[in-house]
Amino acid sequence: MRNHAAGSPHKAVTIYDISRLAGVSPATVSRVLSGSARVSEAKRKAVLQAVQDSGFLPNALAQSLASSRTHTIGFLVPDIKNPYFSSIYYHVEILASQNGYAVLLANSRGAFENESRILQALTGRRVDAIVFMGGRIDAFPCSAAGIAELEKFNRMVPLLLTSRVEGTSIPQLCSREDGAVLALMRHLSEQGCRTFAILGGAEDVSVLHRRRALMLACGCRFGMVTQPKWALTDTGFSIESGRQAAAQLLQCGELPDAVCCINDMVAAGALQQLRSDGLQIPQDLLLTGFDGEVFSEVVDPGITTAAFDYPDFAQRIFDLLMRGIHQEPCAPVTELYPHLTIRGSTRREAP
Amino acid sequence: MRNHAAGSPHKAVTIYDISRLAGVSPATVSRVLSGSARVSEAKRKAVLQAVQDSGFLPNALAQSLASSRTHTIGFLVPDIKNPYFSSIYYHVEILASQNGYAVLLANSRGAFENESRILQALTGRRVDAIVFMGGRIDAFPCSAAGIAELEKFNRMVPLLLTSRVEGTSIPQLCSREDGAVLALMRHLSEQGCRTFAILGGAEDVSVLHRRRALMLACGCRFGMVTQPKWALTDTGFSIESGRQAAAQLLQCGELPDAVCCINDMVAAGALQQLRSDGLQIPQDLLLTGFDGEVFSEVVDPGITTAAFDYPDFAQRIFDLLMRGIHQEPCAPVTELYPHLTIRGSTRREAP
DNA sequence: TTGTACGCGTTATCAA
DNA sequence: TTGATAACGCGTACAA
Repeated sequence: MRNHAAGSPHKAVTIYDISRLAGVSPATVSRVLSGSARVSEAKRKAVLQAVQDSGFLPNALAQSLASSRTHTIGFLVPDIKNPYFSSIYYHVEILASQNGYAVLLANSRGAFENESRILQALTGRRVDAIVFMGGRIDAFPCSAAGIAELEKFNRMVPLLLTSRVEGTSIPQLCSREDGAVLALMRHLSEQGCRTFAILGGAEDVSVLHRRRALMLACGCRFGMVTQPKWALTDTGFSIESGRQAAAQLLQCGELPDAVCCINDMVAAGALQQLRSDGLQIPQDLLLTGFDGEVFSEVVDPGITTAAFDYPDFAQRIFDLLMRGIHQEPCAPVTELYPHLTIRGSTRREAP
Repeated sequence: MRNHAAGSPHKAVTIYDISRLAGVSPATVSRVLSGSARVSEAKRKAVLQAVQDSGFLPNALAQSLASSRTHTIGFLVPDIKNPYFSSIYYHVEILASQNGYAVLLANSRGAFENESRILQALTGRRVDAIVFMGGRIDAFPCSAAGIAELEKFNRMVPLLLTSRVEGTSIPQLCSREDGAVLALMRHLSEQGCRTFAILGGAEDVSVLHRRRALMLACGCRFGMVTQPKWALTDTGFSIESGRQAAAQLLQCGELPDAVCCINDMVAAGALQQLRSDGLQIPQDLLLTGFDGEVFSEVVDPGITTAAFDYPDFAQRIFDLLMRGIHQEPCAPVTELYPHLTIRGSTRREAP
């Protein structure tokens, strides 16, 4: 059974067909449709009429080949299931769509080879710009070869990295977390917290190093300390890794006053595990996450977190993309500031 | 400051450059790269060497224009932030990528005009096929004009609808939920449930009608009944709508034994609201969701749900897409069966 | 204002 | 096995 009607010889309509129908030249059709030059009202109406009647849809491939602009953006993330990435993508795509851009979205699963393959696929398709998230640009230490490859591609198409990468002039959009972490640790301190654990992350991912260093430094500033046995920081960034890290924490015997998780997914997993072992959050233990993902507000109690403003995040990305595409000047590094969002997981009813 | 190096005249390499470097004709270069015809080993090596040296990347636009195949798929969802859609997309995109396809992903936000605009953008870019999810094909009653427009596009590019739509021959992949709902209601009955409420959904969305009818019918079969005041079925499909519906339910005075939610997001929101009002799940009230989204397993207690096998879901989509692209025969309607997944929200420790 | 002709970078059809 | 040469569908100088 043939469902798709392409079997029938439905040759696509071209501007030549339109030019014949409207009794004008192909160039005039092009002019009317693109508005690139003035056309007499009569011919103009004839063309538009012919377009209507024939259901003409310009072939974007031919347009792009001639104009060398695809009005298409490439977007590379490790995993679109991760709400952090899907939130950003959602808002960027809407902005793009409203401005005549379509977006190619690929999942790298964080693997170097996949990233390379995807970059090639996107570049081959001549996307106007590429947003690169996760994977190699979050690696610790960062791979020189990986960055070199990015620079190679950046010579062919404007790239935008959403992490801080030293030693490259590729534009970067990164988060500046010192203010939020300071506020977070101050808040914990005000809730009577003296000791804290750090959960989740991976030693080969820079965000762990960055956030851990900030937590330790800011915690110290408020007289809060941690212990080596409470540093369960190489379990990953997933919900499941949060469960595992929490399970390990429970086997320490001694518990800290607070558990600071590397992100909200880990926090959600940890919360689940801690509760299933009979602990009350926040009565027995304070809990914090990071990023302001949807998980932080759907679990009970809600998780205190350092949240990004995703619509703003996306707007920044889109602006930088447009600058890249139009070869306008832009700062090499743009910073984003997450803000502390206090929820039930750190709010003790009776202080 | 100019970051992107496109300012310098880095003209892209073409097969003409390669042909000159390798001392062969452009046609031979094309043959080597596509493997479309036999080429002598000597010239073959010369071409590949030139490709290596120059860092040549074929212009996919030109390839597509000449071959009329883009190796690109269009994907239209209401909201990629919704884990139901991001799960499906994730797996489909990986399959596509592994098979040389890239995917354009657009968010329609469920709006008819956006869907039309996106279909046009995708078709104009000559994608090889389009996956259409949500929005008009989930509408109740279904809009004849909407379907007519889909058929118009289906004449230009193979479409795949992920809902059941009567009166069209466009291929459809839909879920067959009678088995799962029957198992669900039986399970509730075995847990001692005699009365139940239905939460979430929208009267103008078909999934509500379908699932509600099944729940009522299957519930009846096990002697379970509901009441009009417990039908809070026009609040939406979001987490927030789950909170609202639950809040309304609590004002009924009398509570049912179980709360059946239209999906897992509603269930997660309802759970949050019910707990914050002091109700114990599952002790005071059983709770169920639908779809097997990540929310159902991250909250506490886990939510009993009818879960899809997302990797399989995606595989089906991809297979149907390939059939459409290659104009191979395919069943007009393919069915998918979610399976009952029992979690803490309906499991009473002491029966 | 309008039309002609060429270029964009491939694939594909012919001869040779 | 190869190499001209013609599509593919559009933008755009250039000329009229």
